Amino acid sequence: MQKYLINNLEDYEGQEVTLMGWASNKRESKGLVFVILRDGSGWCQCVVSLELVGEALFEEARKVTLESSLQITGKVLKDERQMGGFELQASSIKLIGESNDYPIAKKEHGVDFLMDKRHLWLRSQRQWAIMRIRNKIIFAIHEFFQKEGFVQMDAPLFTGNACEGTSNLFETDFYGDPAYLSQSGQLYGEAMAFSMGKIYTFGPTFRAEKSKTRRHLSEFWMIEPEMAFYDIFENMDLIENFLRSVVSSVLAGCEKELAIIGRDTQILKNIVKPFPRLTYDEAVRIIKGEQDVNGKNAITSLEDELSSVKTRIILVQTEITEREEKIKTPGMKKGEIGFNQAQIDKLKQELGDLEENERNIPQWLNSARNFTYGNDLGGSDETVITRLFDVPIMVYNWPHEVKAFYLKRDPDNSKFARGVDVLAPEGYGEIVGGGERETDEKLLIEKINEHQLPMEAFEWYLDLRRYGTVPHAGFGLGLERLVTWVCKLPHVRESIPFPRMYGRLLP
RNA sequence: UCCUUCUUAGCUCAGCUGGUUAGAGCACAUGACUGUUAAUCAUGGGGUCCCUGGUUCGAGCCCAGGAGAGGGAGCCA
Repeated sequence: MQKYLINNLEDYEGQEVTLMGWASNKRESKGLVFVILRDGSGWCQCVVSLELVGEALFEEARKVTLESSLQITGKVLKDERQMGGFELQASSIKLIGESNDYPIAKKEHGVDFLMDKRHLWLRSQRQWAIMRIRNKIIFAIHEFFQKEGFVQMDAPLFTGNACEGTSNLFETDFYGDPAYLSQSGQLYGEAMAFSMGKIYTFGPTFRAEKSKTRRHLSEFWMIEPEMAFYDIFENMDLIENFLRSVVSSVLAGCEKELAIIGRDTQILKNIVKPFPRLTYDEAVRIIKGEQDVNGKNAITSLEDELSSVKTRIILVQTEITEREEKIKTPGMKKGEIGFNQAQIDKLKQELGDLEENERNIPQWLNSARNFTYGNDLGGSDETVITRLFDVPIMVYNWPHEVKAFYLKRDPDNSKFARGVDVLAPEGYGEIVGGGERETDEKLLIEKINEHQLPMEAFEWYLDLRRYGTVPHAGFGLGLERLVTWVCKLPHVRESIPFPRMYGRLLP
């Protein structure tokens, strides 16, 4: 049997085709049933007319419920009003699988409920679009590295040693010995780069951070390229080309998906502009408001934001009260009441978010004003600084104390390590962390002791310095954080099919 | 681990200073309507007000403890 897909209906205009999928919506009036069929490739309205199909099939169509699966045969007609530009005039309809009381209604839901129904939520249009963009990003990542001559080589997921400290690790039992789920393939990447020259790993990573924020997952996918004979500056060039290439692929190949989620693509298009490179010292001055960027000051723009949030809160509250009064007026049509109630729901949602901001911004302001030189940037500091830019920025040369033991000490100033973080614009913050690796065995041993890591677990790693060490560098990209920024999602949990996070193991 | 907001019908939410039998919209069921776009209209069924204890003549509302969720800090991709 020939398989037809909704996304290429245009090839069959005027012809009879059979579509198979699920009913994502149904409306009926006398003699007509409208079924919105989705088949994974797209959405298409199918019109079942009593006149054309007869009594029996029409009854079948009337029995269609949300998300029941169907096979519909009919003629493809052009119809400008429809989403894909086409609709199907049904000649026959067959129910494949019933669906009773589908829990996800045609209206807004809360997060907790949707997360509990994640297996069904994935069917909705917005989630469909996000997952398609995720897929495109993954494909573009492979495409970029393969074209650049990298070889994909994966690191193990069971590890005996912690690469960046022992906390935040998931412990498991490995034939009676404790083993940890990998939180980075970094060290193995270095070994593989010394075999292959340029490699990248692509796999899951596990971090037992008890974080409940919009940017944390316990299980996420990381891409970690590692290159022999690269210094930090060549590394930054690569990161920039890489992100530019991936985002450009999404812009070129996911126009429809970006439109569905309502992503304003202007900022994504800025990806062609050079990424500003700031040293840690510059970044700190900007965060503390001592240095302006593009005519904007971190502190004052945050203060402005706070006052506009406060103004908006008052406006929203007034509108809610007005609409609530309006609903109470007697004789109002049911439809108008419904409309107003929907508006009130939306406004309340916005009010909740605004109040959240009203609570958080003063804390962020406080932490920016009192930032202590020498500390790592916190989540709020990243937000504060990235709001001033419309392209990703790179912050490099960090105080060596706050960075991982394997980062190379800056030869020009031993206070600094040659690490680099890439922060996504629009307040998204860190999406990439990387740097040039330490090649000096003595300095590494010093650092391992300083961090109180078990030396014997790193003997193999030190071998890489003993047998033909070379300058090398690499970075790690959090796939979900990139997806979240590209789609401008409010939370990482929508960027992965089944998120695993603190307090969430099902479904 | 800490700070903060929240938990009322299947879902999203009202519920005034503590006062009769807890409400609306959506969803669902039945009916009306020949082009609907979250269709509309009419009718109907649907409740352990998160749990435990307390105050009170009386608790969805007040108090204490607990559970769960959202957001944030720390940590991080």
